[in-house]
Amino acid sequence: MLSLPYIRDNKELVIKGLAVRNFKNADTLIESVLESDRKRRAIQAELDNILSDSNKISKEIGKLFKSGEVQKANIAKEKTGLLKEKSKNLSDNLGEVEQELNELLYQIPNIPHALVPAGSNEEDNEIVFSEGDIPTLHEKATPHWDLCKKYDIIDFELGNKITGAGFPVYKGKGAKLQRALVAYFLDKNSAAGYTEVQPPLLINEASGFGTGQLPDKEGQMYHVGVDNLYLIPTAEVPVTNFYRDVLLKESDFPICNTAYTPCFRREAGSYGSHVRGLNRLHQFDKVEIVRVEHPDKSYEAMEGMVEHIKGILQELKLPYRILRLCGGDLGFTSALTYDFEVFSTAQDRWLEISSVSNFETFQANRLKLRFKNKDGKSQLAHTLNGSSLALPRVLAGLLENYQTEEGIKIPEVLQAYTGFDLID
RNA sequence: GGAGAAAUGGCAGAGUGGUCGAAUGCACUAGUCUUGAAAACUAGCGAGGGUCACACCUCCGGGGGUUCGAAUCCCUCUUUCUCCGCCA
Repeated sequence: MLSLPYIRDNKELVIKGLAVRNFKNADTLIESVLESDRKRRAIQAELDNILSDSNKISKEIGKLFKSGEVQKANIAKEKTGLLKEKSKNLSDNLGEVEQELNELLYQIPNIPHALVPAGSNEEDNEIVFSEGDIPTLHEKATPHWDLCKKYDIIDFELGNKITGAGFPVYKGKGAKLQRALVAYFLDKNSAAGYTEVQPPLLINEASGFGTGQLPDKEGQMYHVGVDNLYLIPTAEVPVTNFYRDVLLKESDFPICNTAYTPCFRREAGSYGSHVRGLNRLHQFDKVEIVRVEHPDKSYEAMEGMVEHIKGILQELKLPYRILRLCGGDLGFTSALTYDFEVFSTAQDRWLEISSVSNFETFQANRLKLRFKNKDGKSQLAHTLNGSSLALPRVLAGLLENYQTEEGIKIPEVLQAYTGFDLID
């Protein structure tokens, strides 16, 4: 959520930024926010004065009782009774206005970075980089869902039976390849300075709120009603929430974590080839990188994350490209996002395998994630995250691009992890 | 799951109805001393709101209540610890 002082001081910038997202009625919304804020401060000031008076009289009463002047004390008590009633009304009022203000603030997405192109949907995303050769496949090459069946490495039907659509069962070399990828990604991330962590897979409401899944987006998460907990949609949620209600020192930066977790998404999916096989799942594995940075360093850090992921894809020898998301496709909480896509030859389409975002202070504001700056003042930190990498589509890309008539080859860097070099 | 105890500033730890936003120690920051460092000494040192800046207000796990007045009393939730039970 945007911070109020920022909106107050940068009204025009905020409205302009929202326009890049095609956000409608931005100026009316911002105006109501500012109006609500004015109201809030006026009530607060009035309440503070009444409480101040009341505090003073209470102290008097204490003194009077001590010196035995009971009558005078009782007269003073009557005064505070009146003040009490007033302050009760005012604080109720304040509560209402604060809630109203918050509800308005929740509606405002993050302000896009200057690099974000205007645009309404994915067609307007900018391709900023591409690399790797698209392989020429043999004549009988097929999409991964057929390969999974042929080599019996991923069983979608068994998953249907056990749970439902979108919950595949990995078998034999498929399971081993999956485990190899997780280990390989974690090792790469560790080598790049990320601290490996294993967070809980269920989160409470406060955590969901901290990273912006709540309120409003609870439909995307599985909810365990009896305990009021949510299954994580990404490791970003628990790991970023490590730093909820935290006041850092400048010397704590940079903070770099990496976590492997299963991810759970309800997202009511459509049907058809776009969501077939591994393309979209309710449960999937992902290795995430999460950073907390000084605001002056966060874009440098983001650049580093992008380079890091490029390195992994180069080692895997997968053809990929990088997109800069346009305003219309940018996530609610993000200021700048780069998507990585791998080309799947057998499906003849690009598959999103990573998304690297800088949230600037948008999450930090909700998280109350701050640091003491050089002036000794508390300042909001920047949060960033990215997939490094999401498993199913990387797997899909590997299976499809590495298929030969003899079987599916394993990229060299993975062979030490799998212990085999061919799935046949 | 049952019984009991507890939750206070970055940490440890006093405080059980009236100058308590809170003693003390450690940590931290600045200074003195020193060739430098350490030690010692001196000073500062929680967070949020509000203000040009003060003033002022709020916060002692969360929420609610009693009272003129709550860190302190009551209710409730959460978490932690000890003992018992169960268990990978």
